[in-house]
Amino acid sequence: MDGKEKILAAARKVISKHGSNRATVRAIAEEAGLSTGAIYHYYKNKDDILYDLLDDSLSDSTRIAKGIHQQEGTKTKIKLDVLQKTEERFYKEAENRLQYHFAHEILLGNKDLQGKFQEKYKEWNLRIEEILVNLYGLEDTRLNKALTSWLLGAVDGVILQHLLEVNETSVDDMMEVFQLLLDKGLPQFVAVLNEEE
Amino acid sequence: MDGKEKILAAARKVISKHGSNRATVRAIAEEAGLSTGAIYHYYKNKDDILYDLLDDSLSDSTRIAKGIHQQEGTKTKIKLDVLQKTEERFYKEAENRLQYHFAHEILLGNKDLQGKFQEKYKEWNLRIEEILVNLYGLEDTRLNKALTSWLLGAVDGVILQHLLEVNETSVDDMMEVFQLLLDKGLPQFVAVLNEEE
Amino acid sequence: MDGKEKILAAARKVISKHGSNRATVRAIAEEAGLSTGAIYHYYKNKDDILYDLLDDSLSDSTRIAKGIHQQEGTKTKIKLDVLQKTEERFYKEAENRLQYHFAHEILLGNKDLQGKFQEKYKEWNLRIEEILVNLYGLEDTRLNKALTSWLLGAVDGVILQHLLEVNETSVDDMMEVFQLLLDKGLPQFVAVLNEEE
Amino acid sequence: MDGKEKILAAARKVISKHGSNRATVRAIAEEAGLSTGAIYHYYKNKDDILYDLLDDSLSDSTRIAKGIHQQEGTKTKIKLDVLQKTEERFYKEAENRLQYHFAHEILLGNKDLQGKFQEKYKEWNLRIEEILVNLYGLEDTRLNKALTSWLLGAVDGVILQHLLEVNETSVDDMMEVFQLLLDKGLPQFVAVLNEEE
DNA sequence: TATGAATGAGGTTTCATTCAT
DNA sequence: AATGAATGAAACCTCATTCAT
Repeated sequence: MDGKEKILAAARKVISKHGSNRATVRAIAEEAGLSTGAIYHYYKNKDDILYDLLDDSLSDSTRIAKGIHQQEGTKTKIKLDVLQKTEERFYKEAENRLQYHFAHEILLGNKDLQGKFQEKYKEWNLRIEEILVNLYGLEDTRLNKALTSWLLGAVDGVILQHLLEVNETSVDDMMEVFQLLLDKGLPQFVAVLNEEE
Repeated sequence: MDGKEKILAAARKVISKHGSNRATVRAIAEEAGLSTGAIYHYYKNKDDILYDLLDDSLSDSTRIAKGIHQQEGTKTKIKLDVLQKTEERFYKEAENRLQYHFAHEILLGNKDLQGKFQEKYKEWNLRIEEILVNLYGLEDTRLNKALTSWLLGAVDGVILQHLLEVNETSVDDMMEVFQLLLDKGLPQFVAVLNEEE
Repeated sequence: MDGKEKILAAARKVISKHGSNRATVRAIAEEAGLSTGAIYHYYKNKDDILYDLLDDSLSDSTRIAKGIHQQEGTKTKIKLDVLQKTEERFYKEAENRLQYHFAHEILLGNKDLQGKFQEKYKEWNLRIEEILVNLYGLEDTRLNKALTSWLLGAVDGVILQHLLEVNETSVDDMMEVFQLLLDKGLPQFVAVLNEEE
Repeated sequence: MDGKEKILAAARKVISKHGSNRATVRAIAEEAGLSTGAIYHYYKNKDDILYDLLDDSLSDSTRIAKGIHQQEGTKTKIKLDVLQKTEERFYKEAENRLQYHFAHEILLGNKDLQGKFQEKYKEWNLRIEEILVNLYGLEDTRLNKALTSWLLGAVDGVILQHLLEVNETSVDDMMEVFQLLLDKGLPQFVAVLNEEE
């Protein structure tokens, strides 16, 4: 593991352990077994570390999204895959924390990050749309993007509830409703949308 | 406008303009036309200002939630009300930013705040459940709380997308899908849930 | 009780309760049931309050010292009186704290206070000398002032030990040794001093 | 001289020049030729600097106390040693100021410091007792600790008088009386105590 | 007399970043 | 490559004092 990787791993660990506010350069350096000065041999500044971290995290998500699509299976298999990947997200605390750390950064005015997020959201929406087309025959309606945004938002919102520990419902119950949505809710709702046009 | 109100207004303004990290005591004081010392005449410390802000914001939300329920109208009227309140949330930037600021604080380990959020989420879930019962005849199923959590999460997640400016879909389109959900999606999905038991 | 008295009483209470560091003008004002502004009608500044307080405290001590001397009694009676007044000092926590508060102020460079303390120490040394003359026939030796300073210092030092709670010995034991000093130690030691000349 | 030592030396200097209240981090940093931030490279916070200073000062005192005892000399030599160390204490202004600074801190409620002082006082009392046993044949009486506390208190009290500059008597005169006490006062007074039992 | 809002200097602390070694 | 001492700006907070009312 070379310098940059070591630093990224350390940053990930520090953020998921102590939150992004405690992710000082010094803390990252210590976790990486380096001096603070050494950090600056690999990265121009702290933000660059976080950018790299985000890139990793985002390309991870994209890989998953792509993974779902590339599965050439029956509809049942795809649905199972979606279910599984979604459930896994509940348990990826480090990644989730990281994601919300970056969201926070954007809220503070970081335009670079915002650009990256915009791209990624566009891509995720696209993936979800493809899945909806494959699974439920969603047509090319005016409201496609709104639907995928709601679905994406729902997962994000619910993940946040779990991170914050403000949702008393078990992950199992949450997933059961999600499965019902995939099995019985969405087929009908996609039909509604298709008719609208 | 007395001291505390002036400070709260200034804090709200600073947060919605520059984000919560730039909401320093100095910045708030300047915005309020006060010296930093004067702030401490009214508030013991910075956190107390933000807590007050949160309380305002949360009790606002609760007031809205209660407002919807207490409307003794036809189902159509209740639905209209829900739609309107939801749409309004998209435009309350200061409040929304504040909410995510506090979410961030909780992720950093603030247990007090977590307690407040837990309470509020419980209450909101209850309100949503009541509405679902009234509008769609939702019965007392095992998965009620999971459903309301998903709905609450969806709105939160979508609001975050708009704050982050990562959602290219217009608020109008988002609301149109939401209306379809209320009109045609939820009636059917609630029926699915009722049958499950 | 007029303004100044009320303020002095409040200051005394605050200092003995929370120590001199917490004796802020605001705290004193609150304890006195006044606003901070009102304090400045009675006193030019905070130091003046403390000066007055010191004057009170010092004249108290002096009154005691004088009281001992003015007692026209047998030597036994005077000794009993000295013993009693000394023992009482152990229990006057507020006054003792106050005294050490002012000592601290002097160490910080307050020259006015120093002048007052110098005067008082001179006076106390004089009183002690008178008592030694009366009780033990101390003559006018070159070392009289050194002896009285040691005696005065011993009491001050031991009082401080008790304030700090670093002296495990009971007040009773301390007083028993003090009594032995008065009864058997000093008569002989004064004789030693008288012979030295 | 490394960082910590430089800082401790600076702190000692600032305290003896301007008193403990003016011993701000800024002042210490300036005296040490450092920026304020640099201080925190070596010490977690200001208190830790002062604790280190106290430890130094206390272990110094203890070393002296032990030094006296370990001298295997004639009684005359031990007495000379005690006299010399005591006289030296009069001139260690920085250490003395420091001691009273910490006493003040204890009066403000610092329990940690109190614990350290309690330990040290216990130890010093023990040393003094040993010396009294060696020099004057003090037996194991009930009042031993009271006697040592008085002696310790006397020195502390007299040192304070000199710090406060309220004692007009010269150090020479004070020491002369102290010598008489060691030579003629204590032998007789210890005999009194031994008989008491 | 009395209030209490307001000031402003100065306190401790944090931390990204630089730089001599 | 690497160290870690050092910087300096900026954060929160305290408090004696002033002043319009």
